[in-house]
Amino acid sequence: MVTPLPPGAVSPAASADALHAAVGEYAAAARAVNTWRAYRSDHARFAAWCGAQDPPESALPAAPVVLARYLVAHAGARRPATLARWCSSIAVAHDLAGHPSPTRDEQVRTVLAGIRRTHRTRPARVAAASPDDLRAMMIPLDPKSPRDARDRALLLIGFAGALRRSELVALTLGDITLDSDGLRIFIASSKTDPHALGHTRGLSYGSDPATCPVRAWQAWLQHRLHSPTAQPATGDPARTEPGRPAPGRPGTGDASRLLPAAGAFVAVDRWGRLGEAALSDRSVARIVAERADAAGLPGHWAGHSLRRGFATTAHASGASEVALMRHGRWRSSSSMRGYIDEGTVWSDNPTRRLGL
DNA sequence: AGGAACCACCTGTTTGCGTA
DNA sequence: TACGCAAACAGGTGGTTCCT
Repeated sequence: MVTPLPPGAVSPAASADALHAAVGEYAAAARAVNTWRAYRSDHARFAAWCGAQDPPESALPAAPVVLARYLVAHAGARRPATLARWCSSIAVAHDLAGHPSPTRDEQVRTVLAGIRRTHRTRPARVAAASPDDLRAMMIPLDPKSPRDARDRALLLIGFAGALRRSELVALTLGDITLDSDGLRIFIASSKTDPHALGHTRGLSYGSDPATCPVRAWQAWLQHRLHSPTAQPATGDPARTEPGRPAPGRPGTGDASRLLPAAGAFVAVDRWGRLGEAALSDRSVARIVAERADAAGLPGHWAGHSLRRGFATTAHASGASEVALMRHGRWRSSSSMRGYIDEGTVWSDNPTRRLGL
């Protein structure tokens, strides 16, 4: 009897080549794709700068004085947070190559601290969505349009769940369940939960049907069940005849269309046909920005506006910081306070009690 | 400090429509 | 028939911000 291996595991009896490949795959899996991409691009930039010096300098290993000059050359033009990220990338490159990192040199640290103090910046903030904003965004939406129904559910669930756009698109149909109090949302993994322990959060019914996330989800679910699906984009031998609309597969109410692993929010083309794959996180950002623009809302709207709006609104309405942090899955209060500070300029203002 | 996500801009893909 | 255009989305890349 052979013990079955977990998915992705390599047999102890695998060849040296297979093990070598697996080592590389696991090492790559240690960090997110986005992180590796940033490291690659940062180090390439540094290497190019080193190569352009006269005489050319070594980028790996790099001398602390060279790195200090590199940072000074970009001070002011780049935000201090960006320079710090560049340093992180350079440190990782040195660590992986077995070299001591110049970023830990005292001179480099001092120079970076000086740049931070000289070029202080405040982070750019996106607009925070309020319930009134959401109501304005809902007005033009047509309940009969699958696309509008999807966007309605996406915006309201994103807001009520304080979800990041990456969390929103990672939701599957099985992650969202209905009970007597509202929707239960299972967030399988996220930025602040890298080991994927998962969290369940409850979204209660809204008092206003127009902005109720539960009703919005149910309406979108009906479209998921009954709207036609688009033909697969590639590898389809029965190509559509030119000049005629692609028929799509009719919505039959077949329960297999609603497999628990299917993405909760999928693409909808302009004929209302549903795609198979989940939306990309960038599409969420685009949807938020476009719907806010269509509603004529001022300010800079982005995917994060939903999460930020949740924090501001919930705090202003009297929710405790503990409840806020639990629901929004913040692990440090300082991050969350950054969102709510501007919203509380007048609501909890001690100058009103100064007797002036 | 380090890791992960977000954002903007650009390009590419697929499918159908309108027009010369 | 050819071509440009539009809609809806994904992918690439450089840069910035968030969170622990």
